[in-house]
Amino acid sequence: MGRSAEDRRAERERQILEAAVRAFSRQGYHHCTVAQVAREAGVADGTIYLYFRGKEDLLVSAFRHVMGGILEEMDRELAPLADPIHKLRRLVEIHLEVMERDPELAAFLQLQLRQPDASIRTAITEPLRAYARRIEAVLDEGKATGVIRSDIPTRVMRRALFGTVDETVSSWLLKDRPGPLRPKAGPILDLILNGIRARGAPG
Amino acid sequence: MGRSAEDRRAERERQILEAAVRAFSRQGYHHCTVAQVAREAGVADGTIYLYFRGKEDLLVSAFRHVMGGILEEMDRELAPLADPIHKLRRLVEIHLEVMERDPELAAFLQLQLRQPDASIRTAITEPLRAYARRIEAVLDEGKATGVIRSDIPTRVMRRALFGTVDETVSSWLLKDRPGPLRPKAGPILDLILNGIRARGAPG
Amino acid sequence: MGRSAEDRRAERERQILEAAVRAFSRQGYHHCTVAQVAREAGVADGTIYLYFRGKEDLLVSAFRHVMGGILEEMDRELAPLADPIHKLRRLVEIHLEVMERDPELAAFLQLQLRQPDASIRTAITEPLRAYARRIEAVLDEGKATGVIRSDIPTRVMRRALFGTVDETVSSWLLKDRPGPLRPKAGPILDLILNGIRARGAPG
Amino acid sequence: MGRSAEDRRAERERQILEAAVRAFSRQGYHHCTVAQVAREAGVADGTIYLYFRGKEDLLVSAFRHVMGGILEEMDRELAPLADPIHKLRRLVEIHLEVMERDPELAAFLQLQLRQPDASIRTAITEPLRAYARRIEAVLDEGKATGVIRSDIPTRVMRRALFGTVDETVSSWLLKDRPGPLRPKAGPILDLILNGIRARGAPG
DNA sequence: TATGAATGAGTGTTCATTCAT
DNA sequence: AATGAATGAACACTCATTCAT
Repeated sequence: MGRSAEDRRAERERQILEAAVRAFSRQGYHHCTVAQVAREAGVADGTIYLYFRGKEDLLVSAFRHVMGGILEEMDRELAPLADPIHKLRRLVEIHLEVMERDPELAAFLQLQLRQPDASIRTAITEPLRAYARRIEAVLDEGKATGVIRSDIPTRVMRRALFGTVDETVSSWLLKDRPGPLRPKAGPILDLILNGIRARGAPG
Repeated sequence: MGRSAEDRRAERERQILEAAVRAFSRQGYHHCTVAQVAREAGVADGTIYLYFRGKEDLLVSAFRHVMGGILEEMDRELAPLADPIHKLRRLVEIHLEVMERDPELAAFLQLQLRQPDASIRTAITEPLRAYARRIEAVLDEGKATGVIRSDIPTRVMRRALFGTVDETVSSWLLKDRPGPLRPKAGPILDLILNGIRARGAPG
Repeated sequence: MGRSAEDRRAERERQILEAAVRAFSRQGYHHCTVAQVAREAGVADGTIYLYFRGKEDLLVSAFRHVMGGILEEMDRELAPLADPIHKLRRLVEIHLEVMERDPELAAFLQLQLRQPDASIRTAITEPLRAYARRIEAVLDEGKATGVIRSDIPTRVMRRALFGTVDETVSSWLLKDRPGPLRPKAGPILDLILNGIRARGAPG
Repeated sequence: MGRSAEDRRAERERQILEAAVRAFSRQGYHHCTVAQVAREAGVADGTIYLYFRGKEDLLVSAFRHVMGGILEEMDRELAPLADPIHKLRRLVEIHLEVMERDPELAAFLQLQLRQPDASIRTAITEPLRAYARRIEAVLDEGKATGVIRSDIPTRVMRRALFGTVDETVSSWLLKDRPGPLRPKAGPILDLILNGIRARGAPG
């Protein structure tokens, strides 16, 4: 069974990555030692280095691992939906659900990952772009269908949508998760779709 | 001349804080040593500790200093405006202008300040709240005047506005400041005010 | 076939030892990992420990292996010679030839082996003594024959001869092997035999 | 007193260098930790790095420091001597005296310094060259005066002289310093000057 | 006030060695 | 016999902070 060795390796890798997410979100990336991640994963310090190049690679890999899961879930959930507006709504809901479901993952994505180190930001860019592309695809679909305005660049819309959701999650986290997060999807969508201007008010 | 001594102290403090903003934004908070801030400020390492409790206090104080200036500018600029919509527009414009005007300050506020350390986040909360209050005050004014919808909580609107602007600045910074930033105020306002839904499309 | 197993073991051992000489001379003993020796030998890391007690034993065994070969060659070459002076000359020539012939072996013997660790020096002593005895035997033979002075202790002579050759090889190696080494045997012998004092000069 | 600060720095540097010589010669360079050098010097670990770039720089600097002292002593002692042969004798005597006088320094120079690391060897080259130049100057003087043979290259002579003395000291050290070292100067000089060939023996 | 030399706790990473398979 | 994944002790170096001057 040649597969067995590969499987064991992948399993071990996952085990370490998930320990890293937990440890980083609890201690904070910079204040978390590699030894703490190892302990959390139940392996020796040196073992980490058999799977990852170093602490930074651990952070970046953990991000990719987590984002991979989220994007997969999104693709699976959005595929059956026809209406771009529905897709948009579901996308926001999933984003909020994921964060609400796993607070440590939320803290990891929302706080620990915002490292100003250039190399980290660079490494993180790609999976973030993948998420951005998902959002923009839905928006473009909406433009094509005629349900979304065509006179605002898609990128601007995407930034507004993502920025709004992101800020919402941040606030929720910093207030120590007061109540459920998912219900906020409704108002957010309403706002993004219809704007904040009162109907009948002047331009 | 009791004032003179106080003035000298305040002056020294400002000198160090502004050196800190430059040094932190260049090197990154965690990779920047206190010695580097001292050198940038033209003082000895030990002198820093006559004005600040430590490195973290330096970061937090620098933020307060910078935010103080920005809020002051906003208050001064918004005061003469009557229309809440105009105020909103000017607020976004000032936010973008400040970032565009001083790239080091932008990097500081946008990247270096996003430290996941709990104590830092806590210390930073207050000035951020002050900014949030400014935004919400304008929104509430608009609700009162009838130009802003009343059926969406003000906090939700504030998060959308701030999140959108914040995400816009982040993207701009990470793309190494491609072109001017201020013109993005128009589309952002349009979007936030009117939403992305095509007119005449179903709810 | 009991021999076959023993032979295979000896063969494996030799294979590892020669890989060790190459790896150590290239990377330097301290900077060379056991894993690198294993890779060079084409065996797994753990296999090394089936043949040697550890890294240090590997170094010492490699030295013994190499010195064994050299001493064997010397014995074979010197045996047929009658004149002690001729033997001395051949001995120096062989020393220089061996170094010239195999640069990796030279680097190993001349540089990597000079480890200051007490245990290594102790372990290395014995084969070095064997070499010293070869030299002293020839010198004593010369004294007996009357071609070598008897008023200088043999040990002193041996140290002068070995020290001179050793220093010559060291210089040559550190200058990255500029030209052939063997021709230096002539002047060395001349000097050791006749001294540097000008003939007819006062004592 | 502006000198005072510089003096204190030089003093501190010397204090650390001499601690390094002691610690390295006792533990062996690779088995000696920077912390041990610091303790030996009576300073904190970090202090070492205010004076030296790192452990390797410490080794190299210690060598330069020690060699500087020895060369100074040699120059002072050889200057008044007129006869090149006397100079040669004195040179060998000083070499042996220095080693005998300070066994830790001897172990340092003779064992610890023979590190195969390329960067160390390179850094050590220069002071060694200075010593070589001293020896060759005396030999050339002897050639000019006519007391030293002219038909053997000076470099060959220098290598023989240095190699012989070096090997003598090494043997003495490895035998744990059996008796005085300086008396060995006589036989060594005799051998180098007059050779080992019995008078009247055929070429 | 200001200095900057000195401190020493803290940590990412390596690698010789072991042992279950 | 052979493997190579796992171990964990060991260590050079950094840097926030202090304090004698």
